[in-house]
Amino acid sequence: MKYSASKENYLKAVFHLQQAQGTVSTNALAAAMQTRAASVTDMLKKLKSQKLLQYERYKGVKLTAEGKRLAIHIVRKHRLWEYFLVDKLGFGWEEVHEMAEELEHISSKKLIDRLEEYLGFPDTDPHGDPIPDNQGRMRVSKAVQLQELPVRTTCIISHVGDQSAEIMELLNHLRLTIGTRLEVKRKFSFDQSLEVMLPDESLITISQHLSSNLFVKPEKNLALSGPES
Amino acid sequence: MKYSASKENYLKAVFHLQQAQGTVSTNALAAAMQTRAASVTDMLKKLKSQKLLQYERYKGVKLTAEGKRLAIHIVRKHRLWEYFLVDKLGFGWEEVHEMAEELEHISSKKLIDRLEEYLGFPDTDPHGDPIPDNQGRMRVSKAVQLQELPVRTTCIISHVGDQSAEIMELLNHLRLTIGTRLEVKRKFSFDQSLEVMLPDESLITISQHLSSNLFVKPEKNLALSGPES
DNA sequence: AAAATTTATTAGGCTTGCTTAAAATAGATT
DNA sequence: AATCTATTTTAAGCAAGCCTAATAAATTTT
Ligand SMILES: [Mn+2]
Ligand SMILES: [Mn+2]
Ligand SMILES: [Mn+2]
Ligand SMILES: [Mn+2]
Repeated sequence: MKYSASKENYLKAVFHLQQAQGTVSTNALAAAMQTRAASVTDMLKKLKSQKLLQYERYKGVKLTAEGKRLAIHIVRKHRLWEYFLVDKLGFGWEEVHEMAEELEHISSKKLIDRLEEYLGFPDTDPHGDPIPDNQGRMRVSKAVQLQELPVRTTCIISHVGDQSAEIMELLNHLRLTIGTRLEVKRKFSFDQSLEVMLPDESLITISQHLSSNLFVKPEKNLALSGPES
Repeated sequence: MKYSASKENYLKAVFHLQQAQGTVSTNALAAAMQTRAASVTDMLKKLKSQKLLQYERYKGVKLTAEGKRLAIHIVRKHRLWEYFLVDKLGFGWEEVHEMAEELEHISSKKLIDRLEEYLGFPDTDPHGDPIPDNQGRMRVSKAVQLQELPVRTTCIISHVGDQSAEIMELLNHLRLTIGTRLEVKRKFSFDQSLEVMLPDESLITISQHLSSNLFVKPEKNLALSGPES
């Protein structure tokens, strides 16, 4: 069975939205797809008739097992192509999302499996998001928002919360990328901004907007660690 | 300006057909596109209104300079992706045409220029067809049909006449590929078949149908070469 | 040159994916 | 409970790309 690029994009959008919310609203989908609610309703009827999602009018929407399987396969293709573009063709992580948005619709399963092998079975894409394997299995991230860490915690940047070139432009400027180690030095209650220390011991300030979109893996909490001998 | 995959396919088909014939007929295009003549007429009107081709009813069709420029760019993408699939991902030359038929519609110009660089600026695709450069320049092949060579000529296979998996299946079986050196030993007037010698001195028979789809570059004509001392 | 045949175009209709405007339903407010 | 408001659906229509059937033009045959 082959589906249009438009249907694949809808499935992917429902998949991402139902990670955050449980069930997905028509308006949320319209916003994500940059289209109108009426168009979404039309498409939901079609996808329902193909048994790719559960949908009752006025009740929101959820993927079926088959819909989810397909959505994950699109995500897999998207992330493998992004990895290719950065790792092999030398693009910056802020440039690749748009191209992957097209490449993810190339249909050959064999092509994507060969590409994955060629790339050396990468675990995550250039933005730190996990790449599903060819069975659709996907590692679950234990990362938390940088915003939520207490002062004096050391952590490593694991992924970014959205795919916009804007957030990556800012991170490039601040010399922050996936894998960068940070220590949270101060939190300002006035605007929820953070002061963090980089590996070179320089200090930078991070807005609440940015820190809520930066996901990190905590390393250790210096405040709670026992005294060194 | 961005064009649909369908329009790009039409432009490419007109381009290939007008290489052989000068001007292209509606029916020839319908056959090449695997569609109906009525659909072709519809599309020709649209492409004409976009000034991509010259078209007068009942008079056939020819690309404009802009149409040709676009068509060559699609051909460039098609062949670079084919090269990638064979050289980097290890596909056989008989497997890649279908995938390239989709990949050629990926729009990013920067992507294809980076890919070309990554591949080392190949001259020809896996089937021996020339790859246009990023200015649309394309080497002209001096190859001739194997069928046309006189007996005792040595030659090197330069490209195949169509993109079907069937011809490549046969060539794989006969251990013939781009770059293989052949000597025409005999021509049979009954069915126009040829007997040719391979580099390992084995002899094989080649049908007229195959030899008219095999393009070669003549090396030297042994019959005319002077006596060795 | 007329007739027959081939080739191409027009007419009318279908599906997909989208739009705006109007109507219906659900949820919140009084 | 009635009313207001936000959300969602329905209705009607458009463009792209295809189809079949009918018609017209060009070409070949007689
Ligand atoms: Mn992405
Ligand atoms: Mn996409
Ligand atoms: Mn194509
Ligand atoms: Mn080719």
